[in-house]
Amino acid sequence: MARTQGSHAGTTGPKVRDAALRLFARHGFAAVSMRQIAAEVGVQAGALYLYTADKQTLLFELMRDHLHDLLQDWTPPGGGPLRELEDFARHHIRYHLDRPELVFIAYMELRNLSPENFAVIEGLRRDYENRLEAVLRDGVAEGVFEVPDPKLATMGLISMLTGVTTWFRDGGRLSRGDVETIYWDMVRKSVTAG
Amino acid sequence: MARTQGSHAGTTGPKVRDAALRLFARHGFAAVSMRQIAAEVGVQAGALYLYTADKQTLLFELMRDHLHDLLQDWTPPGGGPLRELEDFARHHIRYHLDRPELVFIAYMELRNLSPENFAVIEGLRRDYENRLEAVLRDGVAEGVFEVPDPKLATMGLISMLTGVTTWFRDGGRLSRGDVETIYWDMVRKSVTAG
DNA sequence: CCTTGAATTGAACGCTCGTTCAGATACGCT
DNA sequence: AGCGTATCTGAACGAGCGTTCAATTCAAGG
Repeated sequence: MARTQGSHAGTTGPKVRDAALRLFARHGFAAVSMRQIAAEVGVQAGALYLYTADKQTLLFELMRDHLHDLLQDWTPPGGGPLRELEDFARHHIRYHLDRPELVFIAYMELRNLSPENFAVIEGLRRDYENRLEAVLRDGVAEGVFEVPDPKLATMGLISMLTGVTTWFRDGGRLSRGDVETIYWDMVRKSVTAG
Repeated sequence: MARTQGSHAGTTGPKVRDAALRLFARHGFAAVSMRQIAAEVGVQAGALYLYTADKQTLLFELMRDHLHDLLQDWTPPGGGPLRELEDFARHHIRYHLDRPELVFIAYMELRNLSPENFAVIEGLRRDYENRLEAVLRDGVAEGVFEVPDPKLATMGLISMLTGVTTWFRDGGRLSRGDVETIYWDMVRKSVTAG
């Protein structure tokens, strides 16, 4: 039997996954060949098919497992909407800064998914958005937040927070903690009365 | 002489540009062949080279002209930082909602640019960011804004505002004007005292 | 109708692509 | 040592890639 490398939650072996992750993030799914991935693993192209069904599945499993992990990373901690929103914002930033390559792929390669795979990924993403939206709605109901449209605010906040991956670099002017705190401050002000 | 189609600011004819724009936005630069672009124009592949130097140039000119237009679309209108920030936010949203395909390409295809072309595009993008940053710095200097790090705030706001293209659809629950106003409200609150 | 030059075709070049598979190799066990 | 199985190679398949260019078609002016 092949496929003995095991994997996170799919059928693709971890060595192949990691190589694909690096290359897809750097050059893009469509620009990376199976032969390049094989070379990165240190194997001939044919051997990849012992560890993954095909190229499309490789991409899908990277994205699916990423979103699965993201959803597992955060559940509402209680303590009121304000505290939950801060927790969400800080977790989101941490999680995304820890996995810039996966984040990049999950945003950029959506259109390279087959329709069925796309539907799955889109659903997972919506689940995540809905969690933030629920926090915002709770806050509005409790009078803590002043948000005319929670769905729009959700999209705006997630865009803002996720954008951190496009410019943040370790060792720069600001630490991760600085960034977390400053972003949280902007988030808080943007959804409370002003 | 060929290349008689003329063009916006480059050497590529408009029919070819528009076809490439549509296809690159839908399927991605690397996944679209010159033959597909030619078919969209209604011509054989060889004829494309009368209207563009090569595929890389096609992508570069789309992005360069897009950013050039974006920079021309807005200059500080005066009237104080708050008024300027509102003007910026509204222009940014309008401009991006009017050109979702170009915006998409300009964000997604950066890594498919040659190093020299990438440097040009990155410079134009930084010029745009610097304009917003200048407004924020002015506002801090005048005591209108409360922003601990104008550069970070710039990146956060642009991410948030640009993200509108990922979910907004005409004919949906909110009009463009609604979206503009709600986003502006979030932007304003996030950079003023709270 | 004929000429002239621009516009376009269609074939070709050398190359890479994802995927398959028969055969070779390496490894664990007795 | 020898067997059985897991792992991997290397060649092959048909297809598509960006780009070039000789040859052809087209449009307009005389």
